[in-house]
Amino acid sequence: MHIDKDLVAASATPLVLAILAEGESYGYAILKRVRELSGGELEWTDGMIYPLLHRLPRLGYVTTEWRSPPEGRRRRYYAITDDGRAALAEQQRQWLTVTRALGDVWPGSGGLATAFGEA
Amino acid sequence: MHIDKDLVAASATPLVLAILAEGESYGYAILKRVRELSGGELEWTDGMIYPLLHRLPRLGYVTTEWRSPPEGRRRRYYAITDDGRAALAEQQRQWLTVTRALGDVWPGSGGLATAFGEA
DNA sequence: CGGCGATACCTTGTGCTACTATGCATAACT
DNA sequence: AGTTATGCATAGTAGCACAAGGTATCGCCG
Repeated sequence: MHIDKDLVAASATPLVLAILAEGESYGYAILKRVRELSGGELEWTDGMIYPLLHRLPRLGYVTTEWRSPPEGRRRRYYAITDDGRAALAEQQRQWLTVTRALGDVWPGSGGLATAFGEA
Repeated sequence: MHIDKDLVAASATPLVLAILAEGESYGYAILKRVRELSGGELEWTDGMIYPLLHRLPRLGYVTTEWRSPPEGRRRRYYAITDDGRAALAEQQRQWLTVTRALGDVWPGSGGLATAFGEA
């Protein structure tokens, strides 16, 4: 199965910000974390994630720097900022709003919105 | 406040299909129903909904016909098909998948996915 | 040492599509 | 008679996703 394009687009930024909120990370690792979180159903390619990662510093949501560890390849690490955390919280609220609206009309789902943040 | 473009795009089709699953309807009424459901936070314009409504019959998700009631303007009514209900169920599953992935990393949300369909 | 798969990052070109703006038309209210 | 609400539709552009291709290092296996 594969997830609808629009749904992938809508979840991309919040997912990455949420992963970075767990701790700083880098492109390749984020990619694998996303696969792991979705049980393999969200399959981004690296070509898809880098443009997103380049946008985040411009928006002020993350800081970034190269790291050259004693062993292994050099990596570009990203760390979330306060603005990034605020943006994450805002996106969280928007998802709640939309999810609540969907839950109200969804057939056979007794108000899924309760699960989001107000349980 | 206004909802992020990508999130609006991702929710548009499932929302309309869910509304039509409640009973047949037409463009203008669907527009108002969406505003009502979201408490005014999702503000589609009519220019945004009609291209979507035109796509649905092509996908086989709805049937459509003009109605000219004894009083009032003529309207184009849409009714969901079995294929449409199947598509709605599929989208529901995709939302659950993505919501579960988000819930797993979401800060301060103890697994929002439980709310969706598996409570 | 030779080769290959995994790790790691980046860019470009194009094809699709969403949204703004605009237009048309009728009904209802004042 | 004028204005607002109802109701449907499209065109043009501006923006973006995505596949494909490019660079480079590391570790393993024979």
